[in-house]
Amino acid sequence: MNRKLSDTYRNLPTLADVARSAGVSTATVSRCLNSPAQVQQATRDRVLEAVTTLGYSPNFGARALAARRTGTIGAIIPTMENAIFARAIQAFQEALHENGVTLLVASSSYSPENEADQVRTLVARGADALMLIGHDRDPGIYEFLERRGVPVLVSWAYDPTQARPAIGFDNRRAMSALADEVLRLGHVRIGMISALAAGNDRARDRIEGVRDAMRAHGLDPQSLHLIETPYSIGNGAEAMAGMMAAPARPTAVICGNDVLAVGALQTARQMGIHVPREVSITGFDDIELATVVAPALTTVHVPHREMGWQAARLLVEMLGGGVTPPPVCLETELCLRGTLAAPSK
Amino acid sequence: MNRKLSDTYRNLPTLADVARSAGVSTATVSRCLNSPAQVQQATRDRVLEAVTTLGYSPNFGARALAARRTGTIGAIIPTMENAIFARAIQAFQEALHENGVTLLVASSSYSPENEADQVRTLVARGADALMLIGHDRDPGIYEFLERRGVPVLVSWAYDPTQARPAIGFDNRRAMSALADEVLRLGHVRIGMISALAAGNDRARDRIEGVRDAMRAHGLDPQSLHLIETPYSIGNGAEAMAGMMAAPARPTAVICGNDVLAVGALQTARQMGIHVPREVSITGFDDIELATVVAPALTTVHVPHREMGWQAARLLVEMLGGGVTPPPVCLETELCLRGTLAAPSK
DNA sequence: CGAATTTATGTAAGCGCTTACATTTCTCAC
DNA sequence: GTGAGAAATGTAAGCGCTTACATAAATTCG
Repeated sequence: MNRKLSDTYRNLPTLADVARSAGVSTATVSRCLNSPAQVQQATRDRVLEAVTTLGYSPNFGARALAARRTGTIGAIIPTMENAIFARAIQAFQEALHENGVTLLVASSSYSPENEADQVRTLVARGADALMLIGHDRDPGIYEFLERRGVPVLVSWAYDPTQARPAIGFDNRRAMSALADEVLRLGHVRIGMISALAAGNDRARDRIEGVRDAMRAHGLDPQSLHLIETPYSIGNGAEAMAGMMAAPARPTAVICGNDVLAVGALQTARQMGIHVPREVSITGFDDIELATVVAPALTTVHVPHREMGWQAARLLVEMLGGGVTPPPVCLETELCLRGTLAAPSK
Repeated sequence: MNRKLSDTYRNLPTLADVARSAGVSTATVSRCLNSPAQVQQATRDRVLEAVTTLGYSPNFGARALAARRTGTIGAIIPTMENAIFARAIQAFQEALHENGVTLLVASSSYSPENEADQVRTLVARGADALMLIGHDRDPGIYEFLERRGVPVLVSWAYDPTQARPAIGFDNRRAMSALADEVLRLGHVRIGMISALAAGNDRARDRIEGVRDAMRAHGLDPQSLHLIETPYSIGNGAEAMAGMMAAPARPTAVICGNDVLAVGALQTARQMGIHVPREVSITGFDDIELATVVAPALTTVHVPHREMGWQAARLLVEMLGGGVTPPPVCLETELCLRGTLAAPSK
């Protein structure tokens, strides 16, 4: 009972300490913690008591090394400042926690190089699996993950031509449905304010969705007045200003997301252009902002929380069973609100 | 050259493989990776080449076990769905990444039990340090972290009476300054819609701030008509409805945060009560929402990004030097906008 | 030029846990 | 009571890396 002080000073108890204190082997202690059913009730009680008394908690590094997994999943999103990602990540994290998994997060700031870097970082930090946004990235990244045996789940996109596990919605079809609603009201001169399409398959799909609808209504898809701009209210406002300064103003401006649409709305108000009488504006995502502005934004509701929640479920499944689930497609819903009306002839 | 297939199949290269391939010891390889200056240029080049050729990347568990740290910091926030936290966490993560640290996130959903649970989880997942919101929590949590040698940084609160490292702002003083502005305009019947104060020192401080200002203006702080409600636009709206139904309506409603204020604003519009002529409304935080609504919200600007960024800086410093920095107080700023005016007599 | 330093590299002992396999202890049918 | 098989527990070999310490090589200086 008189060991060197340094044996105990700021030295957390180890499995061996617990084993000694409970009078069992380290293997038994380990089993008590990881698969209690394998241990007899009486022994288990004794061990767990020792655990409590000593204030033992397993060393993470040792456990990860021996078990060859960390119980950690990484997510890389463009930015948390975008409410749609924040919302989904929140649900994702909650669902992971319920399954005893911890979330490692990183952001790409919409930069592919940045994202590639983060993939490497998270894998180096022991992520057992990864959740990424969209399919569109350097194939080398998928090869890298494959080689390291790290499963990936893509979210925010549903593309039946891509075989890898994914959970998302059909951006193209959803946007097409919204555009169809706009065109059906009789709009002919259409503007679109989109997020930057480079390296962003969701943005591209939404643009194509609008063009699909135009074709279906006998309009030339080339006539779409398209402006791409980074994600922010200010940029949406600026793009709208440019669009309204053009000689033949569009009577409907379809925006790639709600944030850009709110910017467009601000510009319209500022320029004294009445919405929706003089110009209709639509968004995409259905974030809180959409219902707070006046008039409320016509948009497409995306089940962000559901997506986050299911992403966690799928990932845990993939990790547990080593299975590769097929892509999942969630439904979106049109939200017809105040900013859309027929053009005044 | 004819080992068992299983020797290499889905077996990632190890330090030893690199060492062999470069003709050096494992120690040298390790040094090349962790403190390259200690290794001669020529050797280093040879080793790094081997690293690239083999596609080596260190095993996380082994590294964590041997080095006794993970290069990971945990953050526990109420919820990412709150834009103020999303914004700060984004900055926090970016700053951590620049310092080679990865972020582990968890959320408490404003529940103390939940938070305590998450603290244990993140520590068990190898967080080298923790960032928490507010000082107010079971002392046992601080003891636990102390015992395990995990440094903590509190943010969102500045309270000189608390010695532990913190970065935040003086919620009480900031709210008092805003309330002072309101009272100076001549308002006498004051309402307040606050977030739930239990277990939330920020909310309590803001309430006290309003009372401070009332005292300073010779009003009875007891006359404050206070309603507490969970964080959401809908709850803000509901609380406002209750407040406006009272016999002697307040002429100014001070809200604990912008989200509640936006809800209040919606109710006012819906009830046909003109803002600010019939009732003034103020918020706190200055999130995007505040400038999007009409009229724009009078509020207090909180440097969320700055706070996240500095929190990362401090934490990295604490981890590196083993130092315990003193609490840091950031400045907030009054944003006087359309929702505040003198009461109509 | 050789001793004293300094610098570069190697050796090997852990870090604390999991788990395959070995051993012991029960159960229970006959 | 016995032996076969199941259940509980123990033994000990790693997992892949870092780092204190030992050694060897290069440099400095009287």
